[in-house]
Amino acid sequence: MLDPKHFRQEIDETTKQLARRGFELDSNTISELEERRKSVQVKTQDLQAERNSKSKGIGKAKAQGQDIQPLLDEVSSLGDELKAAEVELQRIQSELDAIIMSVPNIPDASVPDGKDENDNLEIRTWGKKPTFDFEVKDHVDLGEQLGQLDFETAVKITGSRFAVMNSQVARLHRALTQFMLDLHSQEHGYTETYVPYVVNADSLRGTGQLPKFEEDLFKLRSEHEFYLIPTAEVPVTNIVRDTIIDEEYMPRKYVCHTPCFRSEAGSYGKDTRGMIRQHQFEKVELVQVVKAEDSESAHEELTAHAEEVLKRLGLAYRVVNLCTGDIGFSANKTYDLEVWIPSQNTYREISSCSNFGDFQARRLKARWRNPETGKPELVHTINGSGLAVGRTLVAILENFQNKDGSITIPDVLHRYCGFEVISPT
RNA sequence: GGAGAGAUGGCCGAGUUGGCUGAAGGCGCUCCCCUGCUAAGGGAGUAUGGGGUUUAUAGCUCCAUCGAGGGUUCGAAUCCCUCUCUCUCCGCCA
Repeated sequence: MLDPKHFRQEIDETTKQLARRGFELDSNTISELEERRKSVQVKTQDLQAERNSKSKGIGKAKAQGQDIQPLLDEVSSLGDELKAAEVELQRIQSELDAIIMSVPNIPDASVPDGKDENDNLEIRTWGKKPTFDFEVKDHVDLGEQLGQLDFETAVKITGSRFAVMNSQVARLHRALTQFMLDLHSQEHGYTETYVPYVVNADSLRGTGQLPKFEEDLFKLRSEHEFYLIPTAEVPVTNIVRDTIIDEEYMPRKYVCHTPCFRSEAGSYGKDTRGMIRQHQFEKVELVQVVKAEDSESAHEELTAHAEEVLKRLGLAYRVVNLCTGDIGFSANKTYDLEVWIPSQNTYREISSCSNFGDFQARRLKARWRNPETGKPELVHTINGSGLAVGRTLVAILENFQNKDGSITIPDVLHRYCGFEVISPT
């Protein structure tokens, strides 16, 4: 949610900024509603003030044993008028809220203009793409040949876009999460945290998935309005919802491993083969809650922490600065980490590191107390995958495949896996 | 799942025959005074969000908030309804 000031004093500038990302702000409707909100709110509050003072007068008169009937007559007409004004104000306010809640964040000045992913800006690359003196297989063929990756059984159990892993591949998958959690908690200063995988609607509104993107979520059929989490970002960021954090506890840095559930509505034709796009996948998420002045550097830092995982695994990757047309709804800037996928001869997203500024914090009412002013100030939130575990598994299988179909495991994982090579079972 | 009790400011804790109570008192915290040091003492301040005015995140002023939402009333922390959560006991259970 943007600062309401953007819609009052700076509506033209805001419209222009949002146009950069292809969002058309209905500034006329907003301005009109604002005008009406203002006059009705003033009227409502005046009436409330009048009622309050008269009611106090009645109380006093009664205490002194005076006849209060004339006073009562005086106030009787007030009630209906006030009620009407309150209802009207609420109607305008909720109409305004509905519009404002669906307005995306304003892109940072450093975000390149563009329409879609083709306009994203490559910032840097790392590592050497592997070369093969044999025909490379993709992870689906590799996994099936190893007898350890089984999509058909997953279809039977549930349906498409799920996977069954066995033996060494399953253990590698577990080892990856352990490695990532250890790296971030032991070396990068994040607090490991465990959170619910089922969240309420308030939490999803706080981080921006609702009200606009409900169709991407799995909603539970229960008496409560519950959803499966699409990312750990939701429960972890909501830790600070409705709180005022003492300065000594800033910044907050969390690392959290969770499964993620996405309905993938609207992406039916995309990545239907293999583990790239699943309804259920594991992710290790990094979340930072920082002061406004620190958010830019924290965003760079968090991105570097995610990159470190790829470096230690020896996977070639690149960092791209998403263009205005490709950044997410709540973000003001996003770096995607894209890992080299040999079978596709291209880089594929494996992490998305975003700075949300105060956009989420305003929805979350997440603040910290500035001792200089004594006043609460909105925090800035930053998060990124560190990394998507399923896609990391894909990258390892494909990049470190050998001619005989075995997989060489990166050194850093040996102590987590207990083996150095995956061989057919 | 059954029975009962409860939810008030940073914390503890008054307030339930509705009326200067946005909220006593205490603790904590901040500032000031006093004080050879220490200890003690005296005074002042100490919620959040929003609106109007304003160059202003200054000041002034108004509104809302006593778990959440709704209702009764001139007036609700106090009365009524719904929901949520917490605690105790019983049952069940990883």
